[in-house]
Amino acid sequence: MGRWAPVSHPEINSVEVDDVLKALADPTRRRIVRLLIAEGDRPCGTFGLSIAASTLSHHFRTLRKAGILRQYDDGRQRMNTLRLDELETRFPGLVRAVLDAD
Amino acid sequence: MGRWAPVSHPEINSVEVDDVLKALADPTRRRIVRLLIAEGDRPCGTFGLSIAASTLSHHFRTLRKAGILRQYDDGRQRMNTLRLDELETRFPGLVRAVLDAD
DNA sequence: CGGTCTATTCGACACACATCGAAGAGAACG
DNA sequence: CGTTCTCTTCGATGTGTGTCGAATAGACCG
Repeated sequence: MGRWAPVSHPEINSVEVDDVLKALADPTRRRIVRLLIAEGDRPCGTFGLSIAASTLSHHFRTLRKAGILRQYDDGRQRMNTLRLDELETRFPGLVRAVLDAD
Repeated sequence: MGRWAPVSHPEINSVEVDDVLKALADPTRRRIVRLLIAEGDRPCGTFGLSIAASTLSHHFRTLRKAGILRQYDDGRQRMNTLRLDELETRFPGLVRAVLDAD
């Protein structure tokens, strides 16, 4: 594992609300989060977004550095898992309120 | 009334969650919102922020255009009122969750 | 009326960000 | 081993943003 650059995930207690809000202020990233909630963990390439691969990669990095999801390598693909429980502990009600908002 | 540029406020139903999140993703603007909640309606100049007047003006415009507050003129000053009830109807729990978050 | 006070607009600046295409690195598969 | 597939990194580009100082325009006060 660790095919590409080794992914690092922030400690949940060091996650800043600024970063979470900025990450979720983008509609593409909210779509990613929604799809992960609705259909479970998925590799980056399975989101059906009409967007360049490099742009998609940028969005996943943003979500990862904001503490919103974790990534781990699985053969040729990179899997994504939401950190919903941790986020709920750190920022109660926030993710739910944002996703319910549109 | 209407001393300066006439202020316009978006209809609450046309307020976009993107704009609300981007507005609240700034710590200075969250301070403004918190102070309005804690101490009630205030003119722009009474927030005790160490920031240029022009920058402050920019933040109030951002909050107003995001549908977060209303402004009305009162003699030499411009008053600010939060649109909390409207926001609660449009985006239930959002403002509370954001302000509780840090 | 002239001065003061409040807030806005404007231009400038540095920085961040969403997007793309091209190039690259590793895993899988023939 | 060479090809293919997935994803990342890099550089470029246009757009947006937080910040400031200077200039401006009303409203009030003496």
